[in-house]
Amino acid sequence: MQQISEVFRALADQTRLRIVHLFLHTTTPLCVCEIVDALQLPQYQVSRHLAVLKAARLVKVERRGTWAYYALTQDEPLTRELWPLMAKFMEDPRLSQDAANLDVRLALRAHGECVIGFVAPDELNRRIVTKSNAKV
Amino acid sequence: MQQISEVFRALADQTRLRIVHLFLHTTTPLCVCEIVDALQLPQYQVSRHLAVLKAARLVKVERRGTWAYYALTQDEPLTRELWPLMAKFMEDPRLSQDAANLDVRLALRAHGECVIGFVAPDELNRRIVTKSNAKV
DNA sequence: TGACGATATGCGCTGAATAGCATATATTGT
DNA sequence: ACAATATATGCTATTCAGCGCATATCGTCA
Repeated sequence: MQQISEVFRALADQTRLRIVHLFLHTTTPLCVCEIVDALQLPQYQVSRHLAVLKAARLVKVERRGTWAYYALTQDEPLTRELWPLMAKFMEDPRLSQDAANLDVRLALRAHGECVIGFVAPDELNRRIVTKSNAKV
Repeated sequence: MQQISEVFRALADQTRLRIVHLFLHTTTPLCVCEIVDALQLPQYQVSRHLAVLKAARLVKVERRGTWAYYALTQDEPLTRELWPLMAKFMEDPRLSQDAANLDVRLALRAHGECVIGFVAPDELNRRIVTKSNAKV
């Protein structure tokens, strides 16, 4: 029961649900700064919430240099059934906005890797434009 | 997202998980006093926790006279998938004990209805013996 | 080595949730 | 109508989780 209890307590928070939704939206691991930009939350908050999810074994981390890539735990029986269920029933304008933000941010990756740190919202948009111009 | 969030918050409590487990253990609706006896908790606590589960639309009530019979919500898409998942992953000595207590208590029903109120643990056992003697 | 950037964490504060106790409400039966 | 019983709820104290701020840690690069 300790496991189930821990899992539900970890998911009983709107911010953490938003984080989980980001993972469900993309299949690729996300680094902390990408989540920060997508949710527009302070870095320490995202770190803390990720720590809670990690303690509940809902996510795992892989460090690559300074960056920490988080991803949903897929190899446990419970989570394997839980994620599809959640993906099915999570729907909300706010979550869609988060996902859209994440897509913008992920477009700035190079060779599938995160290469920039935190970016302010307007600065983020400016970079998008610059990048698309560069392509032309 | 409001629905999922509310559901997880309602399930983020060990006592409420124990209550849900009782429902998963038996398919019959349970009245409050039966839950009280099974979990060995004060009546007001059980009432409160049931109210939280009800607010999250996880259980529904049916009153029959003085008794209130609670049952898991089965007719919503989310819960229809959630209960099997939980039944699969809830396992714990404490939960087994709860279920055993409930079985003892349910044996005291008459015609499938709850006919007694709260019973102290030792008194409960005495009644069991009396009842089985009566059968012989 | 030293500066810098990405991430994690110690600490105090505040708000929410729970326990505990008493009591209210409602229904049954006399 | 009154007493008894099952259930719900108002109120307070306390515990706990999340926020905000500052700072620590860790890896990278010059």
